[in-house]
Amino acid sequence: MTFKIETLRSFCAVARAGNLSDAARRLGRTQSAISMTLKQFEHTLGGALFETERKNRLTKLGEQVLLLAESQIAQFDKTVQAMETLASAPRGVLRIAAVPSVAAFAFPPVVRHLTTQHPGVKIELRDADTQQVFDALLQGWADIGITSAKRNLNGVTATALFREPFGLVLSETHALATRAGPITIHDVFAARFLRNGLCDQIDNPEVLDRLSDVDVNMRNTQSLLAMLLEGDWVTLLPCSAARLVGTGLTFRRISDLPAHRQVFLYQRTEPSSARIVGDAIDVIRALNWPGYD
Amino acid sequence: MTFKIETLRSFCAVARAGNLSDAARRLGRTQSAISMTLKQFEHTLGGALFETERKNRLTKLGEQVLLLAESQIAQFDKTVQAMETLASAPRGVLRIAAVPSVAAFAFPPVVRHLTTQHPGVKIELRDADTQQVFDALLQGWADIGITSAKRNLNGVTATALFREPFGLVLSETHALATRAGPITIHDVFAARFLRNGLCDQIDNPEVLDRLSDVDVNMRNTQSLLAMLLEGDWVTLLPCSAARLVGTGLTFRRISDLPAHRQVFLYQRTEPSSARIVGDAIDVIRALNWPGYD
DNA sequence: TGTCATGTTTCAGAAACTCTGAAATTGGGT
DNA sequence: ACCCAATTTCAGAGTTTCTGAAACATGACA
Repeated sequence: MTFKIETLRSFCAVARAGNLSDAARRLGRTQSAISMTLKQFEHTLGGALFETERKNRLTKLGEQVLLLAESQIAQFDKTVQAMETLASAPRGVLRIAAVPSVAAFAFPPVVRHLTTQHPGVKIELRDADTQQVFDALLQGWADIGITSAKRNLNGVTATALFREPFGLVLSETHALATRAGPITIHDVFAARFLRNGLCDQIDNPEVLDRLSDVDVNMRNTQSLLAMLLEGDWVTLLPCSAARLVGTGLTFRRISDLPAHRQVFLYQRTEPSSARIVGDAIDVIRALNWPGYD
Repeated sequence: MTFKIETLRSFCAVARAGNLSDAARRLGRTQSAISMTLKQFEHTLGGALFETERKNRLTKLGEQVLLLAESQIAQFDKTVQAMETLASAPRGVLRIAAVPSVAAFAFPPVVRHLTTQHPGVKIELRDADTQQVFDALLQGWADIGITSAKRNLNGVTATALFREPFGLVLSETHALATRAGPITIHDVFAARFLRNGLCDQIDNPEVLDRLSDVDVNMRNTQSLLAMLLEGDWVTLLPCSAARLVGTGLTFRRISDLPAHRQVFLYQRTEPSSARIVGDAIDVIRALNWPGYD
C-alpha cells in the first residue's frame, strides 16, 4: 500500500500535540483510529517514529520524517487550493505573485484594468519573498511573478522590467534629509541605521562590510517604515520602496553608491488562460516604472 | 471530502493516455473504477476536466489542473522516497546534492572517508542543476548541497567553499592549446565555440553579448566533453570542470576575462544526523579545492 | 441514415479499508 | 509497588472503493 496524505497529517498532528488524545481531538477522530494509522505508518516505513509509547518524544527518524511531512502537507494544500481557485473561475483566473515593494505599486493599476476590461475574471494577488514567488511559479500556483532576482526556471520566461537605484530612505524631518551637498556611504552608516532584507541585495563590498556590523535588522517592511517615520532612523532601500507610504518619508541618492536593483517579470510559458495573462503583462509593462539611469 | 493523491494519479494517467481503458490498464484498475474516481474528482472540483466524453481532450481547466497535479505527484513521490531512505538506514543517512562539475570532484573522497569512518551509514549522492539542488535542500531531500549560486534559504546556512576562474577548455591538440602568448576573449569566439549551461554564469558584458550569437548550445556535460575531445571545438568553463575527464583536455586562462565563479556549501541547520553531516562538511572543506586568486 | 466497433457510464454487490467504543495493557510518576 | 492517565487491541459497524455486467454514447463507415 502507498502512503496517504491523511496518514502524514495524523503523524504531524501527533508529533505537534505530543500525545494521541489531543491530536485525535484536533483531527476529529478517535484515539484508537490515530493509533492504528500511526502504527501502520511506522510499519510500512519500517522504523519507529516515537521514542516512548506516550508519543511525546520523536526518534531521530521521526524528526526527519516530520520535516518532510510538514513540508509535503503544506505543498499539497497549496496545490489543492490552487486547483479550487482555478475551478471556481469559469472566466479564468489570473494569479500574480510579487515581492512586496513592487506589489504595492503594480497591483492597483492591474486590478483596475482587469476588472473593467475583463469583468468576471478572477484575480488572485499575493506578495511574498523572492523564494516564495519562484516556488509559486514553478509549482503552477501563479501565472505571473515579479522579483528582483534573475533565475532560470523551467517553463517560465523572464524579462527585465525596470531598474532603480538604492538610496537613503528617511523621515523628511531628519537632518540628512535637508542637508545640502551629496550624501555618502559614510554618512549613511554614521546615522542610526536600520538593516532590512532588501539592502542585503546591494552588490557593493563596502556596504556589505558595514552591514554586517549593524545591530538592528527588521524583516517587516511595515514596521520598518514606522520606525523611519518615528524619527531619526534611516535605511537603504530601492527608490520605489520609498513610495510605500504616502508622505513623511523622502529618498536621497548616495553619491558613492552606484548600486541598483533590477526587477524581473516572469511568466509561465504554457498557461492556458493566455489572453488575460498577456493583457496583464502589457499593463504591468506600461506602468510608470522608475526611469533612473 | 478531501482530495487524495491517488485521485490525482488517476487523472494524470487518463490525461496522458487520452482514454480511460489504457489508463485503467496502467493503473491496474478497471475502467469503471477510474471513471467513477474521475467523475467524483470533477464533482468536488466543480468543473469539467475533459471536453469530450471520450477523455481525449482536456478543458482549459483540465490542462491547468494537470500541470498542478503532475508537479504535486512528483513532489509527493520524492518525499516518500526520502522518507523510505531515512527509514532504511538505522545508522543514519547522509544525502548530498551537488552540481555535476563539483560532484565529480567532491563525491569520491567523501565516500571514501565516510565508508571507512562511519561504516553502516548510508550515503546518497546526486548531481543536479542549481535549482534542483536548492529544491532538495528546501524540501528536506538533502542534508548538504553544493552550487555556484548564493541564495538565502530558510533553515539552511550557506558558506563559501571555493572560487575558481573561468577559462578556455579544449583538446590538447587544438591550435590554441599550445599557442604561445595570452589568449583573449576575441580568440575564444574566433574559434569554433560551444555554448554550455555553466558559461551563462559568466558575469561579463562582452562575453554575454557574444554568447547570444553562438549557435551551438550543449546542455549535457558528457557530450560537451566528447565534442571537445573530438577535435577543434572549444568552450568556456570553470577550471575544475576541466578535470572531469582524465586526459586529452586542457585549461587555459583568458587574459582579459577576470570572471570567476564562487561555489557555496549549504547545510540544513536542524538536521538530526548532525555528527555525520558535520563530519562530511569537514571532509569537503578540507579537499584540495582550486586555489586560484 | 443505419450499423458497427469502440469506448464510457451506471449499477449492485463484493471487497477493502477505516472508524468506533469498550476492554485490556502499558509506562511513568509518586 | 501502586495508581492513573494514556495507548493499544479487537471485533464489529460504517465508508469508501473496486469489480463485472449491462446499458449507453460516439464517431466511422458504408
